[in-house]
Amino acid sequence: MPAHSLADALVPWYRRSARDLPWRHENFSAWGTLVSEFMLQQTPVARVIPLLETWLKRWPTPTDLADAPAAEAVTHWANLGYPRRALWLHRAAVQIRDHHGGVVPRDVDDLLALTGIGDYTARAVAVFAYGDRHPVVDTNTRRVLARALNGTAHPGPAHRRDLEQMEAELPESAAEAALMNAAAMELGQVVCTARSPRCGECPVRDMCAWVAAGSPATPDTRKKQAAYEGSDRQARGRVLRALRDAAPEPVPHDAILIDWPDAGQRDRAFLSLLADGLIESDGDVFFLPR
DNA sequence: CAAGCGTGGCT
DNA sequence: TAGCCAAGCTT
Repeated sequence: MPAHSLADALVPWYRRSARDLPWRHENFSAWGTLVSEFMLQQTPVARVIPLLETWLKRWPTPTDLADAPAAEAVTHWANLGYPRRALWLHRAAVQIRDHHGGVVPRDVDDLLALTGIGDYTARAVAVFAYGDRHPVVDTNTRRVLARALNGTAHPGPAHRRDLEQMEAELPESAAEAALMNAAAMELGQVVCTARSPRCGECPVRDMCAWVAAGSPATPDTRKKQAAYEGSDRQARGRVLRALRDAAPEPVPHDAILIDWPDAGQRDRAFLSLLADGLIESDGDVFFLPR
């Protein structure tokens, strides 16, 4: 019998072929889910897995992390990238300790109120950790919906409309809906990829609007990333790495970014990191936030 | 709403 | 090789 909905095709495919990932294990905690979702924001799965293990061993509960200095969170974020996430995760842990009795909230609005949590992460926690029924929409899901339902090669800019479109595809039961959410993300990551989709392996191919239209090249509205070499981001990364490597010892201003060619950019790096709260200073030395 | 924010693997 | 890209969020 042919599948009549996206879920009819995707959920069985997911049950059959989902990868074995730590956060999909039966007894994975809500805190573990929250930490993994922070780490997975713009960082590939393969780089997250080893560090996630380190973090959860060190800080098994939100209160464990909240009780530690923010500097330790930033230090142990290591080279995951976007270190503001480490700071935000620490702040979220403090909020959970102080306002939620040390228990990761289940309510989407409560989750949205935590630092560093937006539409995606809030619903991911509510759905994957607590089994509630909400649409979970990440960049993979947006691409799957764009192709399978809208017939375009790329999704448009992220929009609240995406949540409503995914909501309409969810099965009635919360458990099946959770599988559907995970399945759409999984398909986008391993089959319906951005550059070279493997349509020959796709469980949704026979109902895909984009394939039916002849897989046309449609406009890609995503903004291109600025070059990293010589960028402000690279300068910030160098500063933070120097402080991580020395932590908890402070580092003199003159010992950081010594050979950086652009003095103005060097100043900008320190100032923006201070503004972000990722570094602090005392006289002419810098250190990670206490 | 567009811009800014890290890092490393893959093509 | 050099660019492209990755489970987003905040301002």
